[in-house]
Amino acid sequence: MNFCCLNELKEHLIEKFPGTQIPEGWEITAEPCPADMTGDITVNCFRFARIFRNAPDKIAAAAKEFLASHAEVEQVEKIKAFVNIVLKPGALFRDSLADIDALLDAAKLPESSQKKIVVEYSAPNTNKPQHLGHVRNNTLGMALSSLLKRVGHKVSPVNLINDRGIHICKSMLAYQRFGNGATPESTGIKGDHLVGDFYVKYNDELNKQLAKLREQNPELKGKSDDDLFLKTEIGRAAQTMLQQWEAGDPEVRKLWETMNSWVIAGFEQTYKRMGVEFFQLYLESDTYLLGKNVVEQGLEKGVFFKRDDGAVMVDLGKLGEKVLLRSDGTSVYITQDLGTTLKKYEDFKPDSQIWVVGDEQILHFKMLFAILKKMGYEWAGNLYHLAYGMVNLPSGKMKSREGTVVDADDLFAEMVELAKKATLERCGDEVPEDIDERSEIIGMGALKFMLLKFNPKTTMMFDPEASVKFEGDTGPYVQYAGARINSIERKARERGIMDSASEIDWSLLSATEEKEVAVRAFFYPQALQAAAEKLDCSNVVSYLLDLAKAYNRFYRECPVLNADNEALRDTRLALCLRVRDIIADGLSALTISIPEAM
RNA sequence: GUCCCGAUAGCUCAGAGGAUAGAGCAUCUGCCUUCUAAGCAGAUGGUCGCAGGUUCGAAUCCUGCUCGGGACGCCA
Repeated sequence: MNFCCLNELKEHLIEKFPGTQIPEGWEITAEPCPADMTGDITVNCFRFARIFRNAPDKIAAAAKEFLASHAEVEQVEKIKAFVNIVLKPGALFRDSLADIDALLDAAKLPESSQKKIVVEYSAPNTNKPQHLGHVRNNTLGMALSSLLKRVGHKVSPVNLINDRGIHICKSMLAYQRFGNGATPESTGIKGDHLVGDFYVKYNDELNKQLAKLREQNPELKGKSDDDLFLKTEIGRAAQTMLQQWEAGDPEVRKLWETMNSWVIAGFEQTYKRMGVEFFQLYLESDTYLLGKNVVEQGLEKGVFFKRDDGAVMVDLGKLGEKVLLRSDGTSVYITQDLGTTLKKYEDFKPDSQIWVVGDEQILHFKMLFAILKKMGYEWAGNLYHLAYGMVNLPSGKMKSREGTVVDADDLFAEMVELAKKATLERCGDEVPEDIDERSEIIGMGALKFMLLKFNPKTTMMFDPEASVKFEGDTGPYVQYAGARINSIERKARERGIMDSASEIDWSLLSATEEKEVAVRAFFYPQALQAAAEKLDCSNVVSYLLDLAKAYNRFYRECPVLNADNEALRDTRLALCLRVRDIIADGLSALTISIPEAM
């Protein structure tokens, strides 16, 4: 999609400057004209110097000359190599949002660029409930999956549940000792929280034993908790339980299954509230041995080597050496990921795989990809680690052990409660029937929008007091613009003017506020595609804020239902509905919805 | 020690080599008898960490330095 006059300008410049070499599919692209300049759009000719093999200034002069006499251009101005164009409203609206279906459709990539993509995210441990860090992961993962799908990719979101290991044994052991047969049903506690409580109890007991150990053995004072873990009774007990688990001890397995089922049932509620859905779940207890075959293959091919002590290693050059199998033959974290990556490849035959995992694991993924490349998998060049930054609190880092984590379920409840309070304040005595549904959409929307506003790789600060606001650059701000349009639409229906809306004449919309909305709308497909290309939803967030801002200015200055005449009214109404469609589409790409009313 | 990431307004953050560096919050000033004030308009606020370099043009690219965070395990 492009402005007709720019397509014609391209042809003109090609003729004017012999020797021009236009790359396949190249177009003259517009930028929004800065607010303090006269113009709707800007053409930046600095960028075209190479293509037209001429000085930017000369190209801009030629462009200005051509556009000045163009029937669809009202005014054109050249400053340095910038050409600022005021379009006639009819042309501006025709080339932007008049055909809303075409505009929304333009966000889809051509079929040749559509890929099959597996997105792995969330990957929780089953020993404790999810916290704000997981919420950021889940939000990024689901929004990325949704966005990639929106631009035309075939996306399979998957989750790898980390359901085995020493951490789950810790919860199990504490449950055996202190549980007294408690269940989520008997206590009324959500399963993941119940198990998490025992994880905390385990660590309390461990800390007691560590303190006692240090007290009794002053020479151990300088040793870390990890060093002393197996010197404590409860540390050894957890270790033993892990060995029993690996050996398939029936009693341990039974407890493990029971407690995992509680946690997973709890996670399902958390996911449901966020709107998280996976195409497939992988359990690490199923996949943790998969990597061993890969290691054998690598050894046969001579890509890996066996060290004297029996450990299998790989030499990754600049990245260093990495152990793939311990000297006792057991697998390590990266072995499991090698196996799972191949399994995902077999299951989906994707063009590309993406992992949404925190940035402390950057090296791990560099190594994983390097190993797969070294093994000769051609698709290994299309693996991406979307490394996102940690979430910090004003008080510093979140630490499970220090109890400073922000619990996911509590956070949701708090956001929704505040949204409800804000809604009730505004609606006075007439409490809407759908108050709970509305609060849910607004509260969860605010939370997701806030998390997506940051560039994923930013280490972000979550200030509960500031983040919980619904004013300014927030999800509710964008939702509000949509809700206002919903309200106008309802009133238009009541007054029976929806059906008479045949009088659309875009040339009537010459106010700056009206044209500004059209200019923003024009850039919607580009915003989505750029975000998808960069795997960065914050692009979409910025775009939507910008569009909503332009709409709110329009709303203030240009009466719709009370416009001076019917043709103007109907055209403005059409403008509103199209903006609402874009906002709804964009928010939905971020997995956020708009309430009917706010 | 080596490697990676960051440093932009009082605070939180945007800024695909391009115009006089932006937004929100906070502070201050206006605007609800007109379609929703979760809104709009305005004011205040900047040596873009420091020093060089490349370029017609650098917050953006390169080099060095300072400060902050992370990684460097036969943990996950």
